[in-house]
Amino acid sequence: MKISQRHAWSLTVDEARKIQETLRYEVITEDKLKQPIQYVAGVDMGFEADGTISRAAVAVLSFPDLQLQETSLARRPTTFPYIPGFLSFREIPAVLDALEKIQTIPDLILCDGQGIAHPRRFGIACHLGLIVDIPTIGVAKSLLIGKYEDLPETRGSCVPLIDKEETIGVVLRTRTKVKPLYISSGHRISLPTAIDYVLRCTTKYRLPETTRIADKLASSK
DNA sequence: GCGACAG
DNA sequence: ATCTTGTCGC
Repeated sequence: MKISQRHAWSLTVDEARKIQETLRYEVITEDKLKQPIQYVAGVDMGFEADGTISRAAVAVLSFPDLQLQETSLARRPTTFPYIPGFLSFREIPAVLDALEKIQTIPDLILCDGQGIAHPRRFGIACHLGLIVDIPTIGVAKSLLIGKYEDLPETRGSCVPLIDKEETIGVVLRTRTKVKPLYISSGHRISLPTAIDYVLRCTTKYRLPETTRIADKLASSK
């Protein structure tokens, strides 16, 4: 797929913060999805040589049957350090390389990391969604910000994730008695709809099939 | 100033 | 993220 860059990637942390403060107002948290959803993609990262090389993997699955349709892998030098709150500036360049090679344009992308559940409401899922103009969901394995109450241990239960009186996402149990995931809107999707798709992409494991497969590609080779 | 801190 | 074997629990 074709991708039009929106800004440079060799940035200082201050410049990155300004970009977040600017682009955050373009994020849409209402449902603007193509109907029906035919393809769902998962994105994941891996690193080599002490983190100096970034590896991005994309897995496109058919929906709702979740059959593997296409995969893509890209490598490039890492140019931005890992700083909590600025993950997208480290990972997105390689992700765009991998997405450019994809033939099957996904209707929805599940990202590894937060959506608006972010200090400036602009996590990696929002950033990627804006750049490629495809609906995205933030699916994180751990907490960045926010507070929440304990949730039931059965699959499907969830509680709101709150920051400064605002609901920024949910903590969702995708598998009974297993550590929950942190879900938030990325771009062009509402929270209830995001929860629905995450559950529909999750079968017998904690992680959605999309990210599980991308995960394998990114870490195996 | 002191902790917390996606991957 | 990554370095790494066996082991505990459902």
